[in-house]
Amino acid sequence: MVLKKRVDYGFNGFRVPVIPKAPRSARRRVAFNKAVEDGQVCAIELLASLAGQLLQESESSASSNASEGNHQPAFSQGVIEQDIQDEVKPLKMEEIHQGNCAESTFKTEVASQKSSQKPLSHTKTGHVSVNNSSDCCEKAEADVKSEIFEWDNKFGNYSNRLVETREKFRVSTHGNIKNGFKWEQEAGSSCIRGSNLADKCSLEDHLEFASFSRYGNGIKLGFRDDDEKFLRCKRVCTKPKAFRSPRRIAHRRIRNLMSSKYWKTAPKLKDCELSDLGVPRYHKRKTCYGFERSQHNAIVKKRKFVDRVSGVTSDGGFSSESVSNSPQKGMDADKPSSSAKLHVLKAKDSHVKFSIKSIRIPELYIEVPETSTVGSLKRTIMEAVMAILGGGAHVGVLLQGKKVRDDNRTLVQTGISCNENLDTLSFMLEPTSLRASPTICVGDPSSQCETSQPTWPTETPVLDSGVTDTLHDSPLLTYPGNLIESNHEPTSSLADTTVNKITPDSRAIVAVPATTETLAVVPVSQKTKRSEFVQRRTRRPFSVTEVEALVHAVEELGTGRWRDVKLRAFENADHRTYVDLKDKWKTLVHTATISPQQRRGEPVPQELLDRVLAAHAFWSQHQAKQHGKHQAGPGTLKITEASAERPCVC
DNA sequence: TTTAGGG
DNA sequence: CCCTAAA
Repeated sequence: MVLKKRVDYGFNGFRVPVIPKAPRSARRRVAFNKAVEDGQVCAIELLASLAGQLLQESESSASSNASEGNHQPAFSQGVIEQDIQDEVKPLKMEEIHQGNCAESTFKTEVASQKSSQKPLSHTKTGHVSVNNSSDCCEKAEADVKSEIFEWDNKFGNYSNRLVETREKFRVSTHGNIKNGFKWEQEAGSSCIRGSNLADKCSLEDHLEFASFSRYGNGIKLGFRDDDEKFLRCKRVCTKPKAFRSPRRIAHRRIRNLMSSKYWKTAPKLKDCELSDLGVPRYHKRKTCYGFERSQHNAIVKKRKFVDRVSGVTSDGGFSSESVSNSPQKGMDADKPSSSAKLHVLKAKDSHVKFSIKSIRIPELYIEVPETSTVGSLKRTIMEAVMAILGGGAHVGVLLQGKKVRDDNRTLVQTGISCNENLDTLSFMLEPTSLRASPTICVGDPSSQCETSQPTWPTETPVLDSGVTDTLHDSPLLTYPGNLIESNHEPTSSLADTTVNKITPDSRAIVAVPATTETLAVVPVSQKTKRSEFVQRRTRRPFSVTEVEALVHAVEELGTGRWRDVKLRAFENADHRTYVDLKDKWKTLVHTATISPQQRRGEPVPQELLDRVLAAHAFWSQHQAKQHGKHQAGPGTLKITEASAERPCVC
């Protein structure tokens, strides 16, 4: 019996499931009403619910205001509309990317230099209202705060209940916000929305860009908080539980999809060998290959690096070019002063800074025996993660849903310095080998049980073909749409689910299920090429001391007993396997043979090299003799030879 | 699992 | 260091 569990390993913590599927308006109302009824209202929930209503009201009022030439409202309107648009997207994104193998959320912070004016935040907060209650835990507190401000200014007097909740929430989040994020205003920054807007933003804006996907434009994802926040938020949010099931369901679907065997898509794979993805073999070795303790540190560092790329703040890295090409062009043009400002900023510092809050590790597919301990499960997961971070993955960049493939283009050329593009920019981790190996692999439960090997579930080739591109994310269609707790039997097919939830412009997604089925998938034997994800062990040159020990051991034991040599001289050196020792001896012999000028690395004392040659000659001869005599036992031979001909100096 | 060798 | 055929 095997316990299988797919693990979404995100450094940012857990992924919070997503939401209801009812029409937006309906969702809003339901969430709101229910919340009130239950008396268990999450602040966000209230805000969210109310937001919908407010937005609707604002929409109509704003439009009338606009016609009247009311400036302030006009601006507001813009914001609102933006919010409304965004409102829907997160959902789509979640639908699509829940489970994406590579997804990151990053944030670009932009601050205005002017803080004296009306603190109208244009933080994109629309998705709050969409996500309803379910998403509150996922919601960035920073965002929440911004939102609160917005409500303060625009609708603060709308509801007592709201105010009440708001206050509560503020208390519970404010401190954290400061600690966890850059909240203070930063000088030298410009508003990302365009210069004229810059004049109006006061608070630092936390523009949250969620990554996005190749499927959508400017789609924003919910903020992925780290564990700590998740928990903290959880206290505020009273009902996080109910939202776990969708995820599970999705997982299950995925699993079903993948579990049949190892698959590969026939069309592209004829000449490719299957790689058993992400199955580090080293961990099977007694000597702990791959990530030995010492290496752990390095890996952990990587993790930290990935996990918290800090210091973000886009302080106006917009080139005039990007500005002129932007939708805000008109606005900018009308405001010479603003343009000048941008220009100055650019001249001063045309950097684009990113704050990558977290990069999610691609989904892992882990399988361990039911009897495994939690500890071993943890280790297994850790191994997998490390294997990925240790070199098995590279970072992909997506802009407006498209993969940016040309590594040589500049950010400006690519459009990454362009503010409006930033919200469609995302980073993702993907297996390095995919580029070379267009193989789709899916873990086979039966074949992996005994090894506890973590794998990347289904990876797809990064190809130009639309089909494969689509496929790339197919395993990630962990659409957690249904809130209904499912027992264990998925009621609908993945395809159905997908199709139902996908929006028209997400064509690629819709194709997924079909593609998956259409492609001639053929089971592939597990026994094939090793995964290219397996990290090569870090090089560890032998020290003179080690060489000494090795030479000494070989002098005594000979060149055919590497295991014994290992035991005798490197017992505690886990990172030195007998194969390593054998290899080292080989190179030592070679080194001793060549001229000193040709040698590289840390010089080995000539004395040692001499001994190497002597021992090598001796044991070679010994071997020959043994071979010649053929009948003499090794033990006997060894003793006699040792006393007489051994080159050992001691 | 080890050895022995090629890559 | 890796990969593997052989033992």
